[in-house]
Amino acid sequence: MQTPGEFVRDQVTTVRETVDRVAGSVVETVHDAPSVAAVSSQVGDFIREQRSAARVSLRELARNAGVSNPYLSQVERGLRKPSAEILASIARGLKISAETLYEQAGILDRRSGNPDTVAAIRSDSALSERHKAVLLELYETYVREHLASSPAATQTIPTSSKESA
Amino acid sequence: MQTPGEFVRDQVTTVRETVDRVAGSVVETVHDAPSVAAVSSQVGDFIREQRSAARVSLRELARNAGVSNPYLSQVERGLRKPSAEILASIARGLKISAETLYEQAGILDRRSGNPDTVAAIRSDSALSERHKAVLLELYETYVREHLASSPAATQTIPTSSKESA
DNA sequence: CAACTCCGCTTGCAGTTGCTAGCACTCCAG
DNA sequence: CTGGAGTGCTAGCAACTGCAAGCGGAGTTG
Repeated sequence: MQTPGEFVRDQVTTVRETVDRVAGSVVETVHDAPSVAAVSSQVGDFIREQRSAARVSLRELARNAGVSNPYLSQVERGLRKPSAEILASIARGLKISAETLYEQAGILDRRSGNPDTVAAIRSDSALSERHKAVLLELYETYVREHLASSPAATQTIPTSSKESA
Repeated sequence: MQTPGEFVRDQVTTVRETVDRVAGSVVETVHDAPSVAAVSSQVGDFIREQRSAARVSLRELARNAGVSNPYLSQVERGLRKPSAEILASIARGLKISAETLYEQAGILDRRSGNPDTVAAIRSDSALSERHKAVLLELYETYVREHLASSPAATQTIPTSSKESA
């Protein structure tokens, strides 16, 4: 036979066990939703890569993008999930297209393009022949610059170039 | 009389000037963007129109989209500015593309030209993100010039597009 | 050495987003 | 008439976003 005090203590213990159990399942649920955190981290990592490639400090990029540098820091580390507007601002600061960051952030689907950019430009009926030539020249210039700046890419790109030729 | 090489070199110089000009105009375009409130109302109106056309109640769309109906109501009336994720959910409920709502919301620019060329440039691993952005801006400029310089071509391009499909 | 500038980050907070609970209204069946 | 189902909306609130103020550290200058 329990005293009223003992009964209440038992109940409180039972409540605590229930809370712990529920809290545990919540933790498990959080673990089941890593895709959101992974996406936040993905765009953050990507932004940091682009910033690093451009040899720009976090503060400078934040200034150029018109966002606060602490917030940019948090975004890069995946602690915050920026809005599309902020992503567009960061893209502008990085001088890259907003779509790129949207894709990394998972809010825009990546369209698979023609593996051969040269062929795509050549067959584009929305362009005059002169403009095609200009774009192709610029494209080749950029590809050469890319080769010069990242030798590791050397092994994949010439192969692609030969296939198109 | 210029040789083709000389012509192309001249064009590359012109291209660089164009790129600089385009980069400048991008900043101005941002300033010319419609106000946030107007954009919120625009996407809200658009959502209501699409919902009305589909003969779906607000609650049904909210259910299909997986958002709360009061919130959807507020979005439609321009009282709230939904995130890209919410827009994507609403688009799914409406069975339209998310890009459509992003465009109405002003977070995604409508692209001119051939989507295949755009996608090819975007996914080309031989280019840095910055160079991709430059090429895409230039491509857009040329497409617009192409449209402006031969309006008759406007009627042939979609036809050509159908033929290739 | 101190003072300064720059670096990336922490913390607290105001404003915003998206939700739940509930409201008033309309229509229809019993 | 009442009760139920559906409609779109109001109001309050928790969680989140993006910011400003400030920190500790590194490097430079006088």
